[in-house]
Amino acid sequence: MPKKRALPTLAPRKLPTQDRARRTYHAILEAGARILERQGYEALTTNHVADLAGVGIASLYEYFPNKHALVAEIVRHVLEDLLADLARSTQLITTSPPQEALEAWLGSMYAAVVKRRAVVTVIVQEVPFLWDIPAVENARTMLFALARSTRELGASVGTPPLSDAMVYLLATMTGAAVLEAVLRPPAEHTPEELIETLAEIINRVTGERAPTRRRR
Amino acid sequence: MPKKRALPTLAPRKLPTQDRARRTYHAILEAGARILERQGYEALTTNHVADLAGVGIASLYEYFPNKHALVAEIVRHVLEDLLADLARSTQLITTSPPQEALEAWLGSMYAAVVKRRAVVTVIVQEVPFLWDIPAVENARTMLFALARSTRELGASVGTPPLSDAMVYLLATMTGAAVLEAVLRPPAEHTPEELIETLAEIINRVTGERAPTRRRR
DNA sequence: AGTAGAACCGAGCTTTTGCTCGGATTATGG
DNA sequence: CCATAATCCGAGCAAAAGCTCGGTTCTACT
Repeated sequence: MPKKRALPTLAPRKLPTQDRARRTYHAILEAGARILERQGYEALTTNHVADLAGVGIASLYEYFPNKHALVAEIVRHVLEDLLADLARSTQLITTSPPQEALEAWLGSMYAAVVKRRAVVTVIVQEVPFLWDIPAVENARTMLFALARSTRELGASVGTPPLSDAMVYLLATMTGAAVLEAVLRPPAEHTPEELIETLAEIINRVTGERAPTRRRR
Repeated sequence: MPKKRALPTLAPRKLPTQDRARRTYHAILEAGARILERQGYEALTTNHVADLAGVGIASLYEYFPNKHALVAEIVRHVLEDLLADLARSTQLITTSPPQEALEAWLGSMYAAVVKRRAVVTVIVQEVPFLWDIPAVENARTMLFALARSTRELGASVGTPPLSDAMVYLLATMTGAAVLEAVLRPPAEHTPEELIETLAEIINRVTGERAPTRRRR
């Protein structure tokens, strides 16, 4: 009888309260992230992390009950960083024509991911329990909410409303496209070209259009 | 000095020539696939695979020089199966209106992936060296070629031609959407609804449209 | 029937892994 | 300044990993 797939606790055992401890804690996460991006998930052993962080292995287990919890926390931090970047540059976008605003936003999303290319690559492609990390689920929900909110924004501009399914698909597809463009950049297209084209695609889907042949 | 990320050989050591050997070979691959889909990549140990296949561990190493090669071969087979399915159902699609043909094609792509949902999930999300497997690169290229070929087909129908970047993006986005819909099906939408909407999206991008406000 | 080579095998080696133990060291606050 | 709690530590254990060794068994072919 093969044992089922069960996950250990993903939450940290405790958070550091003293200053020295906070530095240790961060050193561990930092070291972990570095190993992830430089050598991949398989090379991320707890001993290795502790070594690189310059702390004893037991100190690592002071804070993290197991390896999975450590990884989950690293992922959470990277994601937090990423979203913060995104939120920051979103605020800066003030150009009025929606077409240009969209392109600018896509550009900053692209930039945000590029900045962490190495870690993101490993996280997305190698962490086995990625989608069991609460922070990931949360980010997903947030992004969908954002997408849905832009729908009403579009409606106020006068473009026809989009079905919920369409918003869902558009959001996932856009996310996937940006990720793909960063992780496996096609040799024959520059990032700028891709961003611009992506904006054009979204525009064609959401914008006003000629009456199509009635379907069905 | 941390050792760099280097991959061992991914090709099988040798192929079976006798009948008995062919059965062994297949039993190994079969067992590997089952473990993958039922317990995930981390549970796929060479000993475990040999056990489940009912062969000695040394027999496994007769054919595969190392664990990675075994995994690569499993992936190759799954992919082959999938593409075969897809090609088969592609041929069957004969309905003339491009809109319905598109929807039918997306449907069969969806079905093909669903049929192997469990393995595909693990392969896509957990195999660390997935994109170093030649067969994967090949499949990618093939699909892009297919997408590019439909462009000319579209042109013959009279719709405006698509830029190369647009075809690339459309292809990746479509693939990602289908994969996403299968791996993490949203509770609020049925597969049929998603397929239909996806077809509609592609249609809006590729179809004829009203003159938009000039960009830039 | 006999032999060469293909196929099979499992005990067990080497290495590495995640993690604990028992205790030393450092900070806090009364 | 002292006691209590927080923090740090590394040797090393138990388990499991990938893979080899030396050999037996089976198949094909003359």
